[in-house]
Amino acid sequence: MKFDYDAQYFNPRDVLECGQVFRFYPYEQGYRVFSADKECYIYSDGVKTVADSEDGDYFYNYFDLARDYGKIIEKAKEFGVKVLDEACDKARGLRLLNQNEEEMIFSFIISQNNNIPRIKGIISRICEGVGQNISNPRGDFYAFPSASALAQKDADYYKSLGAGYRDAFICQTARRIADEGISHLKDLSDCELKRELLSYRGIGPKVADCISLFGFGRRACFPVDTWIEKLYLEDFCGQPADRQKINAYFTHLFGEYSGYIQQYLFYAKRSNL
DNA sequence: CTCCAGGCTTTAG
DNA sequence: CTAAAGCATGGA
Repeated sequence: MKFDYDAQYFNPRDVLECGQVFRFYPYEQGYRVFSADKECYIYSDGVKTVADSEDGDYFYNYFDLARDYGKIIEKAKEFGVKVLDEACDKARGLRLLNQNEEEMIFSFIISQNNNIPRIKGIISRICEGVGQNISNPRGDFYAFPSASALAQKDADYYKSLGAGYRDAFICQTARRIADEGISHLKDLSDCELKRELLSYRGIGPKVADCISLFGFGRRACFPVDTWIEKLYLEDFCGQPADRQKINAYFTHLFGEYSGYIQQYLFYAKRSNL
């Protein structure tokens, strides 16, 4: 199945390179993107962005295409914050993805105190080593492994894939999710979800916010990492403060738009658009 | 060589 | 309670 969308609010580069997703690579005229056990090819001519996948419905939701990002940018600009205005203009084609919950949990456990290229490498090796091989006309690929598959390996295995000290976090969280599942998390309030996520090994406040935002669609979350901390100091005239307080400042300021705005700001700051 | 990356857990005060 | 040390790895 193939569908297209106004490229102004769906730019493959903005959507993929903004740091919310780790499984994609340049392919022909655009990118191949992977989520759970599914694959999609997206490319753009600057007017229309085309998505081609055997799981069209899944990726229609994945790319959040039912939502009007023109309106979101309009709302973002109503806050009258100059850096934000500029970020929205430069990253106009960005969209927040609706990603797989478990994949987000393990991906962002791996992301802590780490850089994006290395995160992508570790995740890629985990998929190759533990994930199921999926055949596809554009070329076979590996699915993101289930928690029970991840739980079969020990910490030394993940260290051998370059995960570093996060090896035990992956094992412990995999074992717990293999036992309990995660279906009980979906109905929790934002606050309850975060509290529950914090009880997993390797998940702290920032990682919990990323999982909530990208995996559970909780758009009122505002993850605070080193880049946002830098932004707070340099562009919001903030005084040095712990991340808890920076998070409170931004979520109170931006409310239900926090997640979108965080992503525009993060992307613009980090990639020097 | 040191510093940093989508920080968290553990320990010290 | 808050503050800081310790943690694996690879690139700048």
